[in-house]
Order: sequence, then structure tokens, then C-alpha cells
Amino acid sequence: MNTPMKMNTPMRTMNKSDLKLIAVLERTGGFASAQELHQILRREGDGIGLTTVYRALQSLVDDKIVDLLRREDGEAIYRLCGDGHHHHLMCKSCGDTVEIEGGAIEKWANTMAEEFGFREVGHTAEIFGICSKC
Amino acid sequence: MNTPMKMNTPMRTMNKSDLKLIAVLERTGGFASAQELHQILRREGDGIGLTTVYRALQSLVDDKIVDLLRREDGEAIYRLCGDGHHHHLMCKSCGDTVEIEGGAIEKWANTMAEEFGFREVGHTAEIFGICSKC
DNA sequence: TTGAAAATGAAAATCATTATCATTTTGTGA
DNA sequence: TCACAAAATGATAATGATTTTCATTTTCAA
Repeated sequence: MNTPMKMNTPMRTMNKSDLKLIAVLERTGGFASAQELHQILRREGDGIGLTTVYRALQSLVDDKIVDLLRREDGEAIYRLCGDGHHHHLMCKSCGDTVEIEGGAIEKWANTMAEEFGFREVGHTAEIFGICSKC
Repeated sequence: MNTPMKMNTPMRTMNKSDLKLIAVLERTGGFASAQELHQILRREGDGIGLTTVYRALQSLVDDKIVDLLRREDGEAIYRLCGDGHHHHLMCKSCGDTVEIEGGAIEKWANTMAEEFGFREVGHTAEIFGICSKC
């Protein structure tokens, strides 16, 4: 009943590198930069090249399998996304992140897009601040 | 009682470059990157150096006079704080952009932040799609 | 087995941002 | 006005993440 039917989604075949990256992201849990992910794999004896790490991450992001956010210094950080579209609330200080629902945003985006005659609409929305621990 | 007095805030004296940057940001209104701001000043005949632009922006950010956000590619963009800020609706095809109000977003961001105990909250939100002309 | 397409990675190229450092400007006290 | 120290400036080099290039290796179907 609840199984999302993605049968028809034209998704690029996943290659070894993609799978390696997914594995690391699963293992580490949180966010990590491309450089960090590369180091982790290297440390584990995998000779994968930095270029390939960037390439794999890029396609995983395209396929909506990982999320791409930015650290405060602008460096890209990646994390496996859960199913469904969500938004993030990130602490500027410690980097902790909470996934939040964005029902209001979806509605806002659709309303605005309609008003201006846009189609095939997507959106991004992130909130950042200082969490209670910091 | 709880309001922190700012009388004693040790605020750096503002120098010429700082003022120039503020002027441009006022004039242009929205967000702009350091490189863009530098180009604008140059175009207007000001021989200001890129280094100085970065330095001025940094101190204005420190003094909370300008906000620093990030473009999707990680480049830093600046805007005067307190500007009634707006969001963008951008066409993925032709790049045309419409400025829109985001009252709903502000509320959403504040609600969510409060719910999770975050303070000093900011947010980003952009909508993209295909415009009627394309 | 074979040839074409996909994947790979080393090295070079980009590009924003930061660090250096020598020079210029500014403000102040004599 | 003069001298001088501190602040400001900007050309240039250095950094560091990300992309491009391109030659080589793998994969895979015919």
C-alpha cells in the first residue's frame, strides 16, 4: 500500500563507486564532505580517486539519493536522504541537523509558481540558527 | 532587564571602503557576491582592490551590518541586514528571476526554529521552474 | 574474443577566498 | 607645519575545494 512505485523512474544504473559512497555514508550516518569521504575510503584501503568520489556524489545527488548542503565556509557536505522531500534545520555552530516537514513551504512554492505561470516547479528551503546545546 | 545594552559595544570605526560597500549594497538592493560588488565598483570608476572588498565585507558581517548567505554553488553572497528580504522564483531555462514575498516562509522558519529550540535564526528559500515564456 | 562505451584517476585548470607584505594614507602630538 | 606611528590599501602569491582533460583500464554485449 505504502510502497512507492518507482518502477518507471529512469534512473542511471549505479556503479561500484556509487555503492561505495552510499556504504560509507550509511556507516558514518551524518554529513561529510567529499574530501572527508575520500579520506575515509583511502584509510580503509580503498584506492578510489578523489575525482571518482566527486563524480559519484554528483550523480547520487542528481538521483536524489543523497542531500547536498553547505557548511558555513561554503564547503559541500553530503548525507543520505531519507525518502520523501524534507527540509533541514541546521546549527551554525555545531553543525547538528534536524529534518523537518515543510508542508507550508510546498504550498507556498506552488502558489507562487502558479501565480507567475511557472511549471515543473521545485524549491529549496533551509533554516539555520544556533541550537539549544550551543 | 534582559535586553543587552549595546552602548558599550566596541564597534570598529567605519572606514571609506566599508561605506562604499554599504552604498553599493543599498543601491543594488538584493544579494551580491564579493566579486560582483568589486566589479560594480570598478565599473563605476572606483579603483578599489578585491582584497579590500573582501576585508570590508568581512568586518561588516562581523558588525552584523550585512548578512552572509551562500549561493547554491557555495559562493558567498551579501546583503544589508534588515533589508526586508525577499525570495526568488527563477526559470531553470532562461534564468529569468522574479522577486517574491515570503511571509509564509518567515513564519514557517520561526515556528520550526522555536519548536526545536534554535535561536538567531535565518533561512534561505528559492523556487525554480520553467517560466511561461519558455 | 572483440570493439565500443562506461568508468577511472592522475594531473592540470578554475575559481573564490585568504595571507603576505611593501606602500600609501591618515590622524595626532609636538 | 612636521614627523611618525597606526590603519588602510592593493598587487601578488598561496590555499583549498571542485572541475576538466585525457589517456588508460574495465565492463559487457554481440
